[in-house]
Amino acid sequence: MVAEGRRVKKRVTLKFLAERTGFDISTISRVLRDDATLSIRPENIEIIKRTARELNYVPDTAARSLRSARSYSIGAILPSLQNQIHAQIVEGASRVCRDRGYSLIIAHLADPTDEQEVIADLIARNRIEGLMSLTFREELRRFAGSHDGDFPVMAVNWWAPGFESAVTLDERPGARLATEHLVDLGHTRIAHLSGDLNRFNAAERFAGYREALMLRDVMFHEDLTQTAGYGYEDGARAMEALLDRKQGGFTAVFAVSMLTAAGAIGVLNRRGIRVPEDISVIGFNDGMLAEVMSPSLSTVAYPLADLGRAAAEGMIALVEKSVPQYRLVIGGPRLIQRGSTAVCP
Amino acid sequence: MVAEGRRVKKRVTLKFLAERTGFDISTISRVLRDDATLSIRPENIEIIKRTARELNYVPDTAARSLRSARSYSIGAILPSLQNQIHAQIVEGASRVCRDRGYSLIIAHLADPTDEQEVIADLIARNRIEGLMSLTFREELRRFAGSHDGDFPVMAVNWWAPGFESAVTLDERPGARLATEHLVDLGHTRIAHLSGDLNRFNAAERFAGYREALMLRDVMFHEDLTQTAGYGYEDGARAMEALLDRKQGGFTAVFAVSMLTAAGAIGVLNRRGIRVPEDISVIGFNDGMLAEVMSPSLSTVAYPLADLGRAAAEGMIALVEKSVPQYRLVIGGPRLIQRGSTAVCP
DNA sequence: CTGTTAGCGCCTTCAC
DNA sequence: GTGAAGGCGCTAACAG
Repeated sequence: MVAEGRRVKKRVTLKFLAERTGFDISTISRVLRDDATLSIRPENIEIIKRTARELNYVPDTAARSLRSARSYSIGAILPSLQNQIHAQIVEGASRVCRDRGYSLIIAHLADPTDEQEVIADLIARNRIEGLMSLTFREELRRFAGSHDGDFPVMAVNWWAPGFESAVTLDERPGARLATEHLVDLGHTRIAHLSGDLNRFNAAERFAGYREALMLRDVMFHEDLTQTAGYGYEDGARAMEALLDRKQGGFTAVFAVSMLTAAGAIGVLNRRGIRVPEDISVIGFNDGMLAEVMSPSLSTVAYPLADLGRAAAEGMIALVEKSVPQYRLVIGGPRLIQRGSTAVCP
Repeated sequence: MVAEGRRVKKRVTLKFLAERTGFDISTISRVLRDDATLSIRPENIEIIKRTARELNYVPDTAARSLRSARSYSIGAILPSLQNQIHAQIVEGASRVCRDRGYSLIIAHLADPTDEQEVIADLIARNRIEGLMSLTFREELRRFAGSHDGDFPVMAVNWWAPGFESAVTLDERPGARLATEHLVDLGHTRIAHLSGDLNRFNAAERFAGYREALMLRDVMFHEDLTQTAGYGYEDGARAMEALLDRKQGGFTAVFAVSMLTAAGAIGVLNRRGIRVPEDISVIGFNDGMLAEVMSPSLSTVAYPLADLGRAAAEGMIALVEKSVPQYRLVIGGPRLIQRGSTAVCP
């Protein structure tokens, strides 16, 4: 009595189209998928395609998935959607997925407790065909090898040895741009709040910072660098540490991320040190926050949505086996000068 | 020669379990789903469940979907992931979906061009079983009636007539809390930057504002209200307008959203009007931005992740037909006093 | 040029 | 107590 499932109304299936057009169900399937190996007279193609359109036929995803052993979905993991940098990347990726007929399944793994399990489960259930990760995690290596040995894993916005497929920013020029901007403003004592220098992004940004100093004949001072991290709190803590150590010893700061810069500025504000009058601050990567803070934050902006788009394109290529691996570097950093940088006092 | 699909390695299927245990595939299916109508001796249940666990059996989503005409996914649409308020809600929802075995498919419809099409497509392909929308859109009404007449649509964080299922905040007490906070600080000329008063959220927040004034015997001045909107720019524009009209006529502002407040503060900062010394500002809903701006923003915080969780729970209930409609109001606003509010000068 | 056949993995009805 | 059979909608061999 109770209807099983929720599909009460007729769905337009291949079978239905077959009844209507008189062709065989498989013929229709092939026509609709533009199967090249099929030869059929053009007029009939026309007929079939037209009725399909008229009846609003759309292939059932589950059936197609079952048959082709594919899910047409890809997964993305990230620590938190609240990070606007990540949100921009995800938006780009999600757009491409939609356009290409894939679903993007997002898992934020704030709680690292169960991530292994969660991801493994997604893979095992055949729910995702590939995984994009927006941050490095040691465990990713395991998945890269699971599921018939070549489950595609893509590093997005980072890189580490052993990860064949990655879409990254060309970070060094951006870091150089930021640093040179400070030099151009007359600063010579420029501090750097970095990330973990053993890892790719932080190392690149640090390298860019050093290169800029070198190119401009500005002395590099080891003691003007401070390991921070990418979060707001990281920036605040590092700034505290730096100030306690070197109060008055620098007039500008290049922070490894937008949030790091925001944290640093927060501390400066609280300590009554004026930004940018006393100390200039610039961040790396741009988001709404930079515009909205006060003072607004000068940054180096990359096309992050493009990064996300490229990542998704790459992932789809991997999944469809049209490439064995995918590596792309996105350039095009632009300096965005706002209220947090000014000429050296 | 080319492997069809990517499933080369054996997958653990019911059939495989059947071979291993000697039971029939259907028996196993029933045991694993705890089918009550099945009678089987307990020891055998044990055997079957154990081998399933050992071999790491997990049902194939596509097959199950095809058979049951369900996709075990639900959709969520929102204007942009970059809005931290929305991000918090989505995080809560995504968590629940994962735990309950559903996939959450997120579509941000920044470009309103194709939203109809996108959503219709998701539904037609049988990819989502229900839709949560984080903002009101007239078109939603169409979908609520599509797909055999009862495609579940849920309003999340808003409400409008005709939407049976909705999870909303109990907004009035929060708005009252914010306004009373300003009154407590001695303010009597309190402006309000509102949203579109024809719609639920803005109207509720406005009502809370008026209630608070009334309760505290503070005069309501029509000309201290200004329609703004929920974005940063909206707040900035409205603040400009208000200042141009009433410079000096108010000492505090209750803004309809966090971003609205941020925009307002931006303008005040630029005009050299000190926050909170000259004018206090408080927002509605809390996010990282509030903490990170300067001055940091006093707000009224709701458990937004809970809102998202409840929405997902409700959606799942709708989808599984365990309820015909779902309506929940989330309370518990807390005043978070930060740096943008101070005693009346 | 087109149709027939044989499943993909699972669930459900019915039969033993 | 358990097994057999049929089919969800689609695709890909292989036949004509």
